[in-house]
Amino acid sequence: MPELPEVETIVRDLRPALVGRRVVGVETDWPKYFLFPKTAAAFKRRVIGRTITAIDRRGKRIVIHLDADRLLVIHQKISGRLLVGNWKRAAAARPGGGRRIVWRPMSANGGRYVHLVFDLDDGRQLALSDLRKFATVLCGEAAVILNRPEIRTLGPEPLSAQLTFARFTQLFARRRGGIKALLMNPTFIAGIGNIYSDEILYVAGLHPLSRVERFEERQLKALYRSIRSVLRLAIRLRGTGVDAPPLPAAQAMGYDRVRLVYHRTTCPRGHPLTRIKVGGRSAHFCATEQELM
DNA sequence: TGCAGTGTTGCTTC
DNA sequence: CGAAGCAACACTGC
Repeated sequence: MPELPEVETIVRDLRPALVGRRVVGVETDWPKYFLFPKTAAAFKRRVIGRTITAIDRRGKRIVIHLDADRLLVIHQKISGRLLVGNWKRAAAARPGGGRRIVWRPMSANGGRYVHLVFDLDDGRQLALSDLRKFATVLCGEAAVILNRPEIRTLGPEPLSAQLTFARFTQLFARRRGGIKALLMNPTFIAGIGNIYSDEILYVAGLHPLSRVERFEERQLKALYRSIRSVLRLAIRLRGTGVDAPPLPAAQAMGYDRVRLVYHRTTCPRGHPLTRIKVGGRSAHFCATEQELM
């Protein structure tokens, strides 16, 4: 669920809590999280003992900089969320018999479904709550991590000053097909998923199935402007919490209050919204205001 | 009760 | 090269 604005919000929240902390332990009940290095033992060797020096983001991935020139990259995928607090390891009965490990929150706001825990030198923990267990984690030398295909092939950051309108236009060369699928393609532009592609296309006045090979300057300009305005507004409002587990009021996700079309039945002007499938996912749009090209 | 729906992205296929 | 379809999960809601 978390897209660029939600990940940016999490990064800004984590920064003051984590920078300067040393990782003193790593525990998981789901070793499949470790994409690189692949084994839990090798992963722990690279992380334990390292100090967190900075935190930023690339697309939807959280990038934690460690000393010794290492990067720890976490992709929360659909249901993952990083939380700071305290969890206690416990054994729980499995429905069919046997036992499994669970981490129980020791504070009131602690998350459920914790499957990965980093112990920190201040006694707190960084925990990954992840119901569907799709998240992935990488750690290694910075140059090696940045050269891995899943990072190297990412498209530009949509809010980067480097992404001028001229460069944005160049991205469409040799591209064809529906605009919504392209916006959600991380090798085209990083960080945009189902929610914000719907919101961006409504603001741009473009139908999700509009074919990009037919776009002219007017459509490209509208798209360029709406990508930046929608994502900037969503970051300012701390993203959206649609379909996400509830959080304390202090962490309210304000974009829900201004959401235009995603998971809604009428657009801001009162027209009924249409819901279709695009690439197996639900797209919401206003057939009156969004032009099909 | 069972099964469609939910969503990101890498991999496979065309 | 680029586009489209599917698998990886687990839980909710009809």
